[in-house]
Order: sequence, then structure tokens, then C-alpha cells
Amino acid sequence: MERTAATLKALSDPTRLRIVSLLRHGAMCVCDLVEALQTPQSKISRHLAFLKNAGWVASERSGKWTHYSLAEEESSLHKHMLEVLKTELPLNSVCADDDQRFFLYRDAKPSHSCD
Amino acid sequence: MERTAATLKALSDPTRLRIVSLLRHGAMCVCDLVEALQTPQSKISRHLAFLKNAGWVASERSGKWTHYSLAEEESSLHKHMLEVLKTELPLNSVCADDDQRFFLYRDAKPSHSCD
DNA sequence: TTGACATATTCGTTCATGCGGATATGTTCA
DNA sequence: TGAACATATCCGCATGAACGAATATGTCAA
Repeated sequence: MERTAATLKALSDPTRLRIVSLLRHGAMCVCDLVEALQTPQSKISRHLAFLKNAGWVASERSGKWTHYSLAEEESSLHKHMLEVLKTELPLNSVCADDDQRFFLYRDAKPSHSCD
Repeated sequence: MERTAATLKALSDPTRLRIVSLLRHGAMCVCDLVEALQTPQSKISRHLAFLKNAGWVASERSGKWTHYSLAEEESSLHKHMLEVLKTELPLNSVCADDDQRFFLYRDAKPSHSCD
């Protein structure tokens, strides 16, 4: 029960919800998130650590960059929650705006600039 | 987004998850919850207030007693989350034990003793 | 090896939350 | 009215989270 509560606690912050929503587009590095969310790097990094610790995201280092992605679902609750989040979060205007900025930014930057 | 985070924050505590799980059996008064969860009354009452404030439960006064029940879903996210919780929480052994105690207690007490 | 860059962590502060125990509020019934 | 009961709220305390700003760590490239 403690573990379940901790899993859900990770979803109790607006910045973390925005990150989860954005990551449904696939893996991305911290600088992508900083751009899309227009939020200081240290804040993003801290929330990513929180999400990772709770099992929501996974990270993989690639040279200078660390790519974050949604983690494999470790439990049935995790899996079903993630389905709901993927469906519901994008409907929120804040997340929709993040998506917009993310696509603009991604299309503008040279491909493979973060590998 | 703030509201969504607040809704989910209400699910970030073990006692509150146990309450939500138990309430799937229908409306009950605070004393039922105190019995089933074997938890001090002030603690139950505080968490009920938190859940009510977040929109997860509704209360109705009936004489001396206040009956709590799961609230009408106010949003799509709320609705889908509740479906997941109703399915997943009872699988947890802590909630299963609560259920057990609840049924024993309810069957033992005179009917209509809390109306 | 030095400098530039991406990311993580620390520091100090502020605010929220959780708790048990005590008490307040509100209701019923004698 | 006053006692008994159900529930809500307050107190004092301890812990945890969030934040911006600064700094540390790790990697690359010249």
C-alpha cells in the first residue's frame, strides 16, 4: 500500500504530469523538456529524478545527453494508470501547449543533435 | 493542471487509498471506517476531509452520523481513475484485510444502527 | 588539458502534510 | 437541561517537498 501511494504521489505535481504527458511522444533528453515546458533545468531534473524513483520513467545515457522515456509498466495499476494518463492529460490545455512547443522546437533543431 | 495534480495528490496516501477502496462497497459512516481500518477517528476524519475537498467522496448527514460515499465523477479523468482504483486496490492485501474486517463488523452490528 | 556543454545535486528557505491527543461542535434521547 | 455519542477541528510537533540559485559531475572536442 505504501508503494502504491508512493507511485501515485509522483503524479501529484503539475510539472511531473506535464513531463509524463510529453514523454508519450517517445524518449527525449532533458533539454527538450526544458524547452517544451519553459521551465528551469534544475526543476526539470529534480522532477525527473522523482518520477524515475517512483518507476514512471527510465533514463539512458548517451554521450553528453540523458534520454528519458516512459518506463515499462511494473504493475497492473501502473499500466492502467498510464493508459488513463495518456488519454486524459493531452486534453488539458497546458499539456497541449507543451506539445505544440515541443513539435516546433523539434522540427527546428538539426536532426541527431542530441545523440 | 493544478486541479488535476490536486485530484491525484489526494490518492498519494495509504490511508486515503484504503478509504477509497472500502467505499466501493457503498456509503458508510465514519465509525465503520474506524472499525475496518483500525485507525484513530481523528485520522480517518482528517483524511475524509481531504478526499472530500479533492472531490473523491461526498458526505451526507443523517442524524448523529455522517455517511460518506464515492462522489459522482466530475471529470473524465476522475471517472477513469476511479475505475482503475476499484479494480486494482482490492487486490492489495491491506485492502483485502480491511474488506474482511468491514464485512465481519457490518454483519455483527444490528441493522440500521447507523441511520 | 582546458573549455564548453548537458545534467545532477546541494543549499537554505518556505510551505504543506501527517500524526496523536485533546477538545469543540452538533445531535439524540432521557 | 444534561449526558452520551458521532464527528470535526485544533495544537504542537516532526517530516517531507518544492523552489531558485549556485555549484558539482561527467562528457566531448579542440
